[in-house]
Amino acid sequence: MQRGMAIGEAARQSGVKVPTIRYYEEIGLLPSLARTEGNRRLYEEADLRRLTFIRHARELGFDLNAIRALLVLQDNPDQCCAAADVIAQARLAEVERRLTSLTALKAELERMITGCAAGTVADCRVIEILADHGNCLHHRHERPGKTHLERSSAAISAVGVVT
Amino acid sequence: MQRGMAIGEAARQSGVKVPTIRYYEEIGLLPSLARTEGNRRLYEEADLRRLTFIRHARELGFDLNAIRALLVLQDNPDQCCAAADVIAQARLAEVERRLTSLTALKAELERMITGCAAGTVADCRVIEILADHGNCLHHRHERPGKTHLERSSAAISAVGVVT
DNA sequence: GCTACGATCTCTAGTCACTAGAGGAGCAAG
DNA sequence: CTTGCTCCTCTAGTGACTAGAGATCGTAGC
Repeated sequence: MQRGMAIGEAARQSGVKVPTIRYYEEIGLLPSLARTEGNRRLYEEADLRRLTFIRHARELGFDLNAIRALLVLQDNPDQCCAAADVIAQARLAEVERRLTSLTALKAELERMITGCAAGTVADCRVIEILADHGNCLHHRHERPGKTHLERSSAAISAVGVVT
Repeated sequence: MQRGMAIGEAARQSGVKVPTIRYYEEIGLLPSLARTEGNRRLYEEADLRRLTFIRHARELGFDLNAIRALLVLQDNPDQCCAAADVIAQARLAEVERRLTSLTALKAELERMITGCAAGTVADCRVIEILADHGNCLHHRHERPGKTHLERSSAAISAVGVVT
């Protein structure tokens, strides 16, 4: 009964999968760990807490860079926590933006679907709306001018995909 | 003034970036195109329509596989459009799931942030909530049992990340 | 001690939907 | 002819993992 647990046990207790734990170590989110003589990783309580912290932050949608920053803060408890606040605020803003987009999307999808009379594709509202901008309520894309003379020099923005 | 336009013009008119257009061709979303003598791609109105269709579907969050299916349907207007309906319904369900998750997330983030008194990290609500499951209202993760005797054989689910 | 079996190790490659960049060729204007 | 733009192909990188190969470790049963 030596100190520390194996990676499988750490996975079970933290809820993070084994390959993901190794991945986190590889990219430096976890410190390099003690190993057994047989080269197996050994996890202590502190590592477990760190893993749980990461998992929780991931569930809230923080990306690994943000989490890296949050972990640095956690490691230095005397610092001012404004930085953590900034990160969380940014995340909240992002979530709010997503919510707005998704709400609009939902309306558009519902409009597509309720309009579909289950006939042939030729009459299908779903296909039709996708094909024809004129039918679309979507705010993001005004169709570029039809005349080739018009030199709309606006930067072509990346298609704003909302997953 | 030959028939068809160059890729840059197609990008401008469809709102899809040049490299993305080439990528779509590579993966077979666009048919292989006519070329000029100098090996440049030539785009016709039909290609433009197809590109716009794809862009619009992407904006609604359909993945490229779904779009591939939708394009096949569009190419066969005599078929029954039920398949299109199924795809759109699936997308709507996904959007609704996301909305639910994000709404919960928003509440949790707000709770974190309003609790933060801008002191040191040691007292920081943001860090604290991330570190300690006890403070978390989040539904998804019950902490696995603390005793090592407990053999919770439940599959370790992937961390459900909501972006 | 031997064997079987599971857990673990490293390493590579694949996912999705692009994006970035190198290095070269076509093409029109000055 | 040169300048400058667009276009070509090809490779590699992104984020956050996931999947799989092939080797090794550790332990339980015989």
